[in-house]
Amino acid sequence: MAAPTKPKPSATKSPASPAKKSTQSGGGSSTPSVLQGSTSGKNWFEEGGDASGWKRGGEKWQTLHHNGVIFPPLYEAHKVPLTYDDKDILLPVDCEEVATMFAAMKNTDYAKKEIFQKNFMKSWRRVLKGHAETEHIKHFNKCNFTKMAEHLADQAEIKKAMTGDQKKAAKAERDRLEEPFAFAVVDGRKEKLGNFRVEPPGLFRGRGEHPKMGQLKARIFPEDITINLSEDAEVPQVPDIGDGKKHKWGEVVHKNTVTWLCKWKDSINGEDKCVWLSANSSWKGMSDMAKYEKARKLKDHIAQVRKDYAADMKSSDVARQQKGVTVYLIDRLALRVGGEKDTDEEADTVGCCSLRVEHVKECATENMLHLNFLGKDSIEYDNTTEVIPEVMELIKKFQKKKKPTDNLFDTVQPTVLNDYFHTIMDGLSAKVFRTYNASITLCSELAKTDAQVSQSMKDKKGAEAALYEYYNIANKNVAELCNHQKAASPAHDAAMEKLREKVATMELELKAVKKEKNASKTSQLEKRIDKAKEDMEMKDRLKNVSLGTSKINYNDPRITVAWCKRHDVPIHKPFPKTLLSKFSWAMAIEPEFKF
DNA sequence: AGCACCACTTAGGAGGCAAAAT
DNA sequence: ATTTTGCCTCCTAAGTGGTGCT
Repeated sequence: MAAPTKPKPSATKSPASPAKKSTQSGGGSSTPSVLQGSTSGKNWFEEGGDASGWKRGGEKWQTLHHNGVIFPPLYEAHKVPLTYDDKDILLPVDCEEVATMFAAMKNTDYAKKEIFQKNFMKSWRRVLKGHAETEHIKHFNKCNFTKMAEHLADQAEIKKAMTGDQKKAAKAERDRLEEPFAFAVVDGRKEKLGNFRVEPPGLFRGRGEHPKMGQLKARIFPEDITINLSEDAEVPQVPDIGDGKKHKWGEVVHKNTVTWLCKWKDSINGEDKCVWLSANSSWKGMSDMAKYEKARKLKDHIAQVRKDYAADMKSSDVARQQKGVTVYLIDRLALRVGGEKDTDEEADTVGCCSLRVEHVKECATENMLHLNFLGKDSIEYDNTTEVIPEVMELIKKFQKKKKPTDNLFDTVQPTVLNDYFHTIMDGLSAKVFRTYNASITLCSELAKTDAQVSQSMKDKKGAEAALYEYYNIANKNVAELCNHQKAASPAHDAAMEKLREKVATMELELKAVKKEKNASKTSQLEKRIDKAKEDMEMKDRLKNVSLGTSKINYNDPRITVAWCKRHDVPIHKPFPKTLLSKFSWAMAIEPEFKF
C-alpha cells in the first residue's frame, strides 16, 4: 500500500534538519498535537488511531518547518510591438507585460467579451498612463495584438520542438531547484506541499459572467507574504526575485491552530491565498476521514431530520415552512446551501437558500418540479424531479406576489439551517448532506451489483472489465446527483459518428453471415454489436459528466476499497496513483464495510 | 443580529504525457 | 510510425461554515 508520505532517500537536507530535536522529544511539549505519538514512523491511521482528534481551531502541530514559497520570474521584454491605430509602437516593459497577457488570451472566449475587454483596458490604462509615449493608447478597438500573439505562438512552437529527452532534462532541473520548497517538516514528519508557487500576475479569468474578468491580478512580492512556522524554525531566506532589490517577508507568525504555511492577499477579491499541504498529507487525510465519519453519523439522525421537515411544512408559520422546504431540497436533491452573493463583485450563481422565483417551475405532470439555475462555477443545474405534494404547494405559495428575481425563500439563510442542524447532531451542517447522499448512493448502487455480479460474472473472461463498468455506472449516478459536469470534448461528436459507422459496418457483416447460416459466427457478431452499442451510449451519456469530483471529494473511499476486495478488482482501477496515496488511510478496511 | 474575517473544502479547465488506435 | 484519445497533474477560482466583534 502506498504510504501517504514516502521519504525520498535522495532528499536534500533542508528543510529536514531543523526538525530533529522535536522528533527526539516526541513533540517536545506537554500539550499534544493531533499527531503526537506518530514519531514511530507509522502513519496516523496505522496506530489504531482515527481522526477524532481533528478539530477546527484545535492544535495542529508542535513544530513546523518549511522553506516558504517560490516566486514567478520577473517579466522579460520581447520587444515585439503593439499595433495601435495601424502604427507599430514599442511599449515600455511594464506596458508590454500587460499587453502580452492579453495577446496570450486573444483567441479565447474570454477576450471576446465586452466586460473582459473593458476591465482589461482599465487595468492596462493605469500602466499606460505612467508613460508619456503610451498615454494616448486609450481605445481597445484601435489595439491590434497580432504581432505579439504571433511571437507567443513562435515561442510555443520552439518549446514544442524540444525532444523528449530535452523536455525531461528541463523538468528534472526544475524539480531539483524546487525540491527544497516541495516539502515541509511537521512534528518531525516530512510532508509534501500541495502548492508552493506564488501565483503569477495575469488577467483574471472568472467563471461564468464574472464582473471582474479581465482585471489585472497583481504581482505578489515577499512583502505581501505571511509565513507561518514554529518559533524554533529558521525563517526561510527571502529569495532573490531578480529585481536587484532587498526584500523582506510581510510577516512571520507562529499559529499552530491552523494548517497553512504561507498566505497572501489576492488583489482581485482581497481574499487569502494559502499554501497548504498536499492531499496525501496527514492533515488532509485526518480531515477527510473525519468528514466521512461525520457523514456516516448522519444516518442515525436522518429520520429525525425528515420528520422535522414534514412537520415544518405542516406548520402555519411561513419561516418554518420555508425552512422545511429548503431542508427537503438539500436532503433529497443534494443542493448546496447557497449563501448570499454580491453580484457587483461576483458571478450571479445560487444555491438552495438563494434560489429565486425564476429558477423553479411547476411542470404539467403532477408533482414534477423543474429547477434551472446556475450553481457553483456557473454550472447549470437543470433537473425535473418528483417532489412530495406539500413541497409543490408551498413553493407555489412562496412564489405568489413576487417578481421572478425575488428570493423564493426570503426567510431562510444558511445560518438558519445550520443552527437547526447543530441541534440535530454535533458538527452537522448543510454540506454534510451532500457527502452523505453521495456516499450512501455509491454504497447502495454497488451493493445492488453485488448479487448480479457474483452470479453472472465470476470466472468469466472479461469479468474484471465488466465489473469495473458497474463501478463506473455507480460513480456516474453519484456525479449526476451532485451535478458534477465537464465540458464535452470538442472531438466528441466526430468520435460518436465514427463509432456509429463502425456499428453500421458490423451490421452489414451480420447480414452476410446470417445468409451463410453460420450460427456461431452470427451470435458472436451480435454480441459484439450489442457491446459496441452499449459502449456508445455510455460514452455519450458521460460526455459532460465529471466522475472525478465525486471520487475525490464525496465518495467515502472505504466503500470503493471494500467493493474492490469483495470482487477482486485491483484497487488501482478506480484509484490511480495519486488517489491511492490520498486515500491510504482507507486501504485496510474490511470487505464487508458499509457506509 | 449582522457582518467581516478567516480557514478550509470543493470545483472545472488547461496542458502535458502516455497509452491506444490506426 | 503517427495520430488520437484519455488520463493525470497543476492551477486557481468558488464555494461552505465557524468565530468573534459591534
